Amino acid sequence: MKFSELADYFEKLEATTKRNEMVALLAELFKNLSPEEVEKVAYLCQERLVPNYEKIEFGMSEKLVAKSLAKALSKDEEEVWTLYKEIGDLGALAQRYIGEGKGELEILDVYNRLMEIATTTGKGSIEKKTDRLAELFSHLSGKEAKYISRIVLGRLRLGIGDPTILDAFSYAYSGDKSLRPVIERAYNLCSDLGLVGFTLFSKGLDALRDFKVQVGKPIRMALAERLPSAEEIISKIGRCSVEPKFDGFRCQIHKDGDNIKIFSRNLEDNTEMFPDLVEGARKQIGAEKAIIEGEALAFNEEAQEFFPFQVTVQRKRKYEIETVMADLPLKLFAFDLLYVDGEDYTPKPYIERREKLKSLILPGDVIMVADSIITEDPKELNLFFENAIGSGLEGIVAKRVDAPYQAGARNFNWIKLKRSYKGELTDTVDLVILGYYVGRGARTKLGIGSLLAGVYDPESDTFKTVAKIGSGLTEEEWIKMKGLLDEIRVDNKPSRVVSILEPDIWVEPKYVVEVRADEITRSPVHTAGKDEGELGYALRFPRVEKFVRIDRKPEDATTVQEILEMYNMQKKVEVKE
DNA sequence: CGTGGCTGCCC
DNA sequence: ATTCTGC
DNA sequence: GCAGAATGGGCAGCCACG
Repeated sequence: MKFSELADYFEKLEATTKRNEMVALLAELFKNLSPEEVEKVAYLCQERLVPNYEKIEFGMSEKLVAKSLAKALSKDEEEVWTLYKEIGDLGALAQRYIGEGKGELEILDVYNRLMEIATTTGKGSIEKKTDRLAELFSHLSGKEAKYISRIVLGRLRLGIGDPTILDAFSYAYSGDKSLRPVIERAYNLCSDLGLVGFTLFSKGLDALRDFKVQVGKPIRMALAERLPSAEEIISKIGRCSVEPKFDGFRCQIHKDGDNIKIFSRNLEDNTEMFPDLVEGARKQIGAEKAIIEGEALAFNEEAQEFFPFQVTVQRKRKYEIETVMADLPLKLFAFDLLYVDGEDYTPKPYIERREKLKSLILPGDVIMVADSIITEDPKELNLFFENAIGSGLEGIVAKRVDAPYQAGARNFNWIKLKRSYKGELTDTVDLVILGYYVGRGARTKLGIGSLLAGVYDPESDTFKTVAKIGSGLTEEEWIKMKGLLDEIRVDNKPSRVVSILEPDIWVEPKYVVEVRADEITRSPVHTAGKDEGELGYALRFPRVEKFVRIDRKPEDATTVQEILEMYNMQKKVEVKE
């Protein structure tokens, strides 16, 4: 199939918000493709060229796609950037300025060219990549260029994600969605949407039924939903297992004899980064073959406590692994078992997986299984939660005792309850709006995408940045907000504002919003509490809680001093036996 | 060889 | 990560 | 309730450039 025809399908998909229509359109598309084309189109729909767990990335985002468009259109980069800020979508920009074009390239030709761009590395590669993308644009119509731009940017914005494509595979194969469970299961086990599509349309449904858990191949991870209280958790799922939630990174560990692999939440192969976990898995997983999941955190031997996420995350690296490992050894809190010695454990009830996991993990100092309780009493759950946050943990995860491991799903089989969800327990802060950024995509029509906000520093009578905030307001509120801010818009940074970041629009410090956050972190970019050459402070996961506090003047906002106090109040994680 | 811009991936 | 929105 | 698309802080890696 020609890429132009695919672009026509994309255009139709973009025009509807109805899921059923999308599924029907996609199914029609898949029926018109060869199995190989289905495979490639599946990846393109994921804004990729290979499955998630393969390390081939475009390595180009808005700056470089803008640069390519500048080359293709013989315009200045600044001009393209200015247009982008107005339009909010480089794809739409491409479509507007690139002409009709012949539309003669095959999907597979385009795919191959994208692959060439993605695999260009080394000295001079930025120039080469942008040249090659510009060259590709020269063979495309505006419409095709729109979708190519968006694929490279990772913002296809068609309203189709993996689940929609899985439905569409079913619909194309059988005329309804009845095969989704079989197809989805195959996807969950192999994590390769292209392979699933290729297999279905070349070998048939039975070939997908034959897919099995393979040690060494990542399984799509189950995720947790959220609820704000113990009571709601119990009334939702009743009797449940409750365990602490640690603030590290998710690891899926595959053991096949001495061969260990470690996958991240997004199924990246991170094995090389964690020699200590690999060693721990060899020693402490008491089975020849097994797949376990857990949360890895760096441990402070000296203080006998866990490091905060900001420190733990430094272990995610390619170089100087041994050096950093010496200071930041990892511990793994194992919490689930997916496979052991020939048996797929994912369909088994949680309670059974956990019991087996406990017996599987041998004593040692790297891998452990955290204490958990089973309860149907909200008070007891709450006590466990209070205890957890008292020890400086993020919160708890409650799990349905009888639920299977639902790979790839985010549902109420697992429910997280975090410190920050409980209004009374975490402080919110009152921040002064200092400016705003124009949005991208769906936010463009609102004319505003996020806020730059700060705290007050009475010592110098200045406002210092502490967060950008892009969630918490409804579309209606965003529009209202923009209206308010445009009235106090100024051309340059007000003299009382201290900021490294440059919003698209500066405003007079006037409006105060109530902002919730999970934590305060040290920040290289925010100026609150920042001394010369030192780090400032910032909010982790900031979101607007209350639209505008008309009762507050900017000088009544939270102060730098208060932020510092809140930072110092944050408890360190104590060691647990 | 150091720095800064940009990107991808953790949360 | 959190949050909002259309179905 | 699901699925998707907006948005956040901040780390390391890669590349360009002085």
